[in-house]
Amino acid sequence: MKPGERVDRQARILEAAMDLLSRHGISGVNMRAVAREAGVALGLVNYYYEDKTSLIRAALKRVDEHDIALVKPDPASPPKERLLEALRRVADPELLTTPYLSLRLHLWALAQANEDFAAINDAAFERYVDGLAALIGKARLDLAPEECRKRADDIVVIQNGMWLTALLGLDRASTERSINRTEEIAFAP
Amino acid sequence: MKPGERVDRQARILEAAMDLLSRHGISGVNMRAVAREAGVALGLVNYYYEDKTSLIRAALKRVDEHDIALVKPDPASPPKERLLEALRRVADPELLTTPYLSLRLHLWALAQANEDFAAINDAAFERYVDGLAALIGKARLDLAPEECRKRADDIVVIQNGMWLTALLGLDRASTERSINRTEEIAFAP
DNA sequence: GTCGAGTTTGAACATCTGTTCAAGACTAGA
DNA sequence: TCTAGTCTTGAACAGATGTTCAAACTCGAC
Repeated sequence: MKPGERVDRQARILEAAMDLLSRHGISGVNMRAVAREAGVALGLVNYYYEDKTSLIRAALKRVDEHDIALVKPDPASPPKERLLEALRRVADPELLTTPYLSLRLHLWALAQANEDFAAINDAAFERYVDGLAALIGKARLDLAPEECRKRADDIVVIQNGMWLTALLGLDRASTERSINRTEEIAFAP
Repeated sequence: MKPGERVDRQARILEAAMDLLSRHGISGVNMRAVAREAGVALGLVNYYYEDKTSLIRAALKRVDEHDIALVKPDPASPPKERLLEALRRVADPELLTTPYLSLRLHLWALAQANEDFAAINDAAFERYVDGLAALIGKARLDLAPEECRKRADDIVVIQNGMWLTALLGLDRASTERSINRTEEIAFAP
């Protein structure tokens, strides 16, 4: 059997769930809809994911890992470029898409209602800010760690704002100005 | 009958729905839970609100009106103070509470999944940015309207970021720095 | 008191949802 | 080919959910 022809149904189920969550919110994610979207039978969803919560948790973890990867860029390039790249990547049109942002928003809302999800989310957020602070530290050896952390905090506020406002139709020019603001914070004397 | 003793059950139902939405998300808002929380019988919820969607819509509208009121402050005070006040009020500990922010987040997520809600939300967002741009215009007669609008756009990004990040435990000092940033944008030469 | 309009109740109904499970299909090794 | 283990199916079940509605209640006007 040729590779690629064989379908990984577990992955298809997860993608179907993420797609439904992004498009219709949590009320649109039910086992039957997921199965239909993934093209499998109802029972298979519960075969791969113990229950609905595990399925959502898997989606949340995948998105969190994706976010954290943003602040762990190519370790080959010099520190300043790495930081710049990380700051710019947040507004990459590939990432700043409505489906992705919408998915993030729904997962964030779920974390508000479920402390189990909240814990996962909080940990990922911590790792993100830590990663950003570390990037700043490497690029700006003159700054104390607390100052790096402070700047990372400030940058994250703007990034979250960009990201959230993008869902309401933030224009590209405004995005660019916000990116510049994060760069100014990172590279301020 | 003493005023205040008589309960406005319609209002109590709406408040119960908003409370549940804030705490447990949309899955926690069902007619029975709303009735229980409001202390009324199940049927009464459908008596005052045609269906569940109308109930959520009413909650969304109330929150939107509340937000827009932030950029329509006391018209008695001078323009610069009015603007400052509006910029600071966003981070007022009375407003920046977890229940309120959580409610906003859930409503935003719902707007992503339902184009009817999205339209209401978009209109409110437009009105908010317009209001902010108008406040800047009154405080800064030297700026062209387009420049005011641009600055309002930039400020809104930071405000949304503050607001969203506050849900993840943004500390007060970081909030203050973000507020200062919005003031710098508004009053920049 | 009686009437009537407005309000309030909770049982009933149809539908939807998460989960279980027995049965079948598929696959690789013997 | 046979077998054992894994994967896949969809019917079935129990419980939840939105909505309807007939009956009961409230209270001011007459």
